[in-house]
Amino acid sequence: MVRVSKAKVAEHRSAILESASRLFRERGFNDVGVAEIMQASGLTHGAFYGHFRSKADLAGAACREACAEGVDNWKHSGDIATILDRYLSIAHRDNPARGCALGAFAGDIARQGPELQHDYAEAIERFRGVIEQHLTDNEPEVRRRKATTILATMVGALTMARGIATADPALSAAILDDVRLQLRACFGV
Amino acid sequence: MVRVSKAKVAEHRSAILESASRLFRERGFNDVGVAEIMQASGLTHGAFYGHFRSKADLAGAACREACAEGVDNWKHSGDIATILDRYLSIAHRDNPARGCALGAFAGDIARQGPELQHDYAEAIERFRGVIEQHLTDNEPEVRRRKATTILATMVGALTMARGIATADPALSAAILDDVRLQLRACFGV
DNA sequence: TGTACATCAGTGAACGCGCGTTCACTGATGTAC
DNA sequence: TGTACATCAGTGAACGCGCGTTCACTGATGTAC
Repeated sequence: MVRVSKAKVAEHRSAILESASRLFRERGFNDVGVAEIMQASGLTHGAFYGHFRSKADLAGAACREACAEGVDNWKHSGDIATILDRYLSIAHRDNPARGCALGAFAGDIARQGPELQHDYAEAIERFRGVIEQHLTDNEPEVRRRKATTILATMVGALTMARGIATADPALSAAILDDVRLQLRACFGV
Repeated sequence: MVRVSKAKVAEHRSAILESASRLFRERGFNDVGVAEIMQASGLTHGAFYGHFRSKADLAGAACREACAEGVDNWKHSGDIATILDRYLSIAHRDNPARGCALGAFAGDIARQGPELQHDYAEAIERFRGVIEQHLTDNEPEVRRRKATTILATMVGALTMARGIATADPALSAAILDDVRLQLRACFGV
């Protein structure tokens, strides 16, 4: 196959972004190669550099997309209790490819460039904003502090639960359960 | 140089383990090479396979050591307020090489083998036990639940703060501060 | 509208580099007598 | 205790593989007339 219509080019770019967003969340930036992403997108790896300048360039775009998509996703999730139940579920733990980018990239982001970190920081603030809207405290500072803590707790619990899911499934599930119950108790939801 | 006394051999092995423990915590398992670890230990990379069977073997040993050393470290840290202050400090954020292995490896551990995950799970339980000892609730289940949540929150906050330390130092510091204050408020310490 | 031609997205082979791993060699250590 | 020899930790070069990146080539797309 050779030259392709402009519509197809745009489709291909989207497909690459989506594959990358999934695979990067699932296995991290380091453990996924350009060839694998291109194969998952139905193309050969040579075509990659017609769409992105480098793998790092793609990582930035994929991270940005995953972060943006993620927050929209949780914004329409109902109240805090529902967010907690979904975020701290076995299903979310076992499906990082479709899950929250803040959780999926938490460990990787420190080793990436400033642009990626900046996108990640923006995603933190937006997700915190989503949580904050459900809090009823009068002081905005208190709402921010509580929302930050809820987010940090969810990310920490999800990351730890994922880390030991294979080796110690009982402890992994117990972490999700304990944290969900305790957050509800702490914040009255 | 060639053959070396048995005492020196043991010293070299310790040096490799310590370098690996530091470098892996600082930059993850993937981004640190055997050659760099050996150089940091004052040896050439060819000597590596006299001490460990493979890089994965070293990763296991280094992770185990870092986890064990870490928990001992926090055990003698005083009350929970002191643990929180130390764990959620700028100094700890900026020095992962000497910091908590649970935080440093949080993002990497899910992609490692079952043995590593098992060691990590044990470290979680031991660190949770340290926190639990400072809680005064009567019900053991409540103490466990609270301790798990405190640990997850510390790990999540530290991981996120590290992730954006370069790109958004203000938000990074605010996360540590907010979470420290909120945890104190929630658990009365 | 139809035709001729330039453009350029994708192909697949190849390049180059880094890194984990191996190996022939060296000569001090540790041992056997 | 002293001597001769086998062992073996470390050296540094080399291997092999994977992966990011490049490139000559192809032929359908899009354009100019």
